[in-house]
Amino acid sequence: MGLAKTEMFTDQQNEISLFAKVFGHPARVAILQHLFKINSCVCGDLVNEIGLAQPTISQHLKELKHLGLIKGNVEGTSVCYCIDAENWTAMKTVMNEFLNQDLIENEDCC
Amino acid sequence: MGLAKTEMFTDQQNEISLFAKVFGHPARVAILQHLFKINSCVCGDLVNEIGLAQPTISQHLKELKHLGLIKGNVEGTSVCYCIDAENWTAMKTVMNEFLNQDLIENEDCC
DNA sequence: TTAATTCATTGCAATATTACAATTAATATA
DNA sequence: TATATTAATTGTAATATTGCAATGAATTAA
Repeated sequence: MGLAKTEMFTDQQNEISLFAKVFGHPARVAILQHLFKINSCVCGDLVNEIGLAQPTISQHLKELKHLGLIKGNVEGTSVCYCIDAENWTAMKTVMNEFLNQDLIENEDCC
Repeated sequence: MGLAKTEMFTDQQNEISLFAKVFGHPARVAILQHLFKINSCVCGDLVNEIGLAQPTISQHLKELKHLGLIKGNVEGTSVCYCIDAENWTAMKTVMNEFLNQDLIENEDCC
């Protein structure tokens, strides 16, 4: 198969898994960390920065943009990228709610 | 290819992506949420709870166990599962550091 | 001992992901 | 206009993931 049966899960569960999936590749983690570090728009030096081929980086950027986590604006022949602050914050809320679930210590039940 | 070039990324970036990847399927999110909700060991009713076939659930459990996020103990013919609190906390630290990066508002640079 | 129960493992088919060469599209520069 | 630059798109090969039927392993119950 290779495709998840999303219809048997809640919207929240599917949303969490979609966000997590996009973080599930180190290149996309690296791209996001770089955008945070620079803290301004990056105009296309990501290929040198990351070390993968240009089409590969372009594809990862597309996935990040598709989920709304980054924005890309054309500037002449190059394209500038930056974090979409609003959507990043919204994503954080969803992920934190999942990650920070309370675990009442339970004497290691089993 | 289908395989990530992990050697070009930092250990931290690879670790983040491994944790994220395991959350990148709604069934694994649902399993973890159920373990948190029950807040004690679950002895094999996950197949009914989630709605996927038994071998499928077993496989997802294996991945969660492999990363250390859950523990499984044999009890007779059944197996009890619960969250591994210590490892979950360690994972949270790694993920929160990534997700909660500071973004200095930047007048939407581009 | 035999049958039932529970869960892991194996094997397989369908689909997804990753990476990149080649190409295209768009703009900028000589 | 012709060439260079930058990045997206297309096509393709290699590998990974998902899901389940069939089977196996271990324990329990009859």
